[in-house]
Amino acid sequence: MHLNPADLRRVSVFREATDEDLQLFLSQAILRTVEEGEFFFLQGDPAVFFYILVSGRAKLLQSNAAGHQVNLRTINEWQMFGALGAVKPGAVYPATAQALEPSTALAIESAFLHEALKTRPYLNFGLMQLMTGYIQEMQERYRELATERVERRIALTVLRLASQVGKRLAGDEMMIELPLSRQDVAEASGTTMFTVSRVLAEWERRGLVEAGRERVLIRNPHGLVQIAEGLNP
Amino acid sequence: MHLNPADLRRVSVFREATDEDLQLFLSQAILRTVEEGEFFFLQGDPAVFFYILVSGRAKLLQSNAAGHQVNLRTINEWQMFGALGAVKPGAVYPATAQALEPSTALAIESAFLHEALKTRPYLNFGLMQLMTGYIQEMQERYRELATERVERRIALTVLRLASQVGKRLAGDEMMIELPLSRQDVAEASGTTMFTVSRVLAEWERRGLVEAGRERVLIRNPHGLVQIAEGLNP
DNA sequence: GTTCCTGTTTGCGCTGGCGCAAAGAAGGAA
DNA sequence: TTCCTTCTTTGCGCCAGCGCAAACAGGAAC
Repeated sequence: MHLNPADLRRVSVFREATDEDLQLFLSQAILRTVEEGEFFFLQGDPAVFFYILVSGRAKLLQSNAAGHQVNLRTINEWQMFGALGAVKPGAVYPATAQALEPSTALAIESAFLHEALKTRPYLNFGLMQLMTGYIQEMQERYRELATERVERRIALTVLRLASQVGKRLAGDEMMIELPLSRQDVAEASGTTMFTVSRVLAEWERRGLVEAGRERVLIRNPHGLVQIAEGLNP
Repeated sequence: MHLNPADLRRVSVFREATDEDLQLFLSQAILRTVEEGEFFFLQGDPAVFFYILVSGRAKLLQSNAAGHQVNLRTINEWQMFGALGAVKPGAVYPATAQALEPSTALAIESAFLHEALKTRPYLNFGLMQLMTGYIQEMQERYRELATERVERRIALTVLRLASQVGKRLAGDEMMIELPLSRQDVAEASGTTMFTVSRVLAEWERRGLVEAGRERVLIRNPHGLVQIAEGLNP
């Protein structure tokens, strides 16, 4: 794989970086490729590296002692992940990063980023903006989980996932494709595979989505938004 | 109220600040006092100020369209809150801050912090450490809400609240007092007042806690930890 | 084509926890 | 002291959603 510094500018944190800085980070990077289902890192591992996804898709998940797991976030190309370790030296990853498809990522030592932060205000702001975004998303999702019913939560989740990892279908701009299994959606919305399956089946009957194997196709985003907003109970 | 710069050093973000910086921030601060139940700011307001609680207690909460609300975090003396707005100029508060008791806070313009961040790496690190802490706590709580049963969630919540706002009882170091109503605990653990009341009554029968009006006294923290860890089903 | 694997659907029964309503208790005010 | 407000408890009924089990189906490999 050929990477040039300008590619790095697609990473939100590096948007305002100088060419020299990009070159510097790239020179520190190792390319890691993992197969579908494999892990970039596990919850609890020392956070030695942070990553930038170059190709493929991955998810960040957390699991409890009983093995029950929840999806925290889906990672797309040119997104940074595992960067919390750069803030506190000696930290461990608070979540697991697993590839949803064969994926490649740049791995750079957290300590390197930590040093760089000391002299580059733009990096600080970029990273903080990322963090505030996560905080707000997690707060919202927490509230949804605590206060909304499943159907609405699933609608909110599918819409969120669509905006994060959805691909608009060539030919029809309104249709969005999601490469996610029922289980994935269940873990992202805090419910079970069975319930997701039933809800999607009902939506399919109403013509809102098309539900395939490890795939959800949104036919009518507006209808989903109505459910998400509780206008269509 | 008399405040001197050294007091500000009790704020985690200012731990490594110079005396001049503390003086500078203090000179920018306005003192705001609010009564119990009143608000420092509301969800959706422009985030013009960030706050440092000087005395009293407050909570950060979010509510949905139907008015159903969840507690995101409890704020203690010398904690900073409402600071997300300093990162993105023009942002709004993503949550509401409400006083649990008569409280006083320093209010400083977000824009001032924003400027200060550009030239003071220690502030950046401090703020980022705070943020990573929130992210991790929210991720944990989200997972708990998605995967754990109520009793366990309530135990985890009570323990978390104890570590954040609990007061050790003079005389018996093991006993911790929480000045929170059933409703508060319900909103912090994602359940209803009724369920919290029933669970606390059962714990009281077992001698784990003493439940009073707007008050929970933990008699046996270790027993609660067992429930929280699922060892005592 | 056939086989196998893995993900999905659906019927069914069950129960955890919600939420109303009404009574009870703890403070504060007067 | 009594009254009033606010918080808490508890009985009761109910149902959303869970979770098992078994059948079903899409896709890859051969």
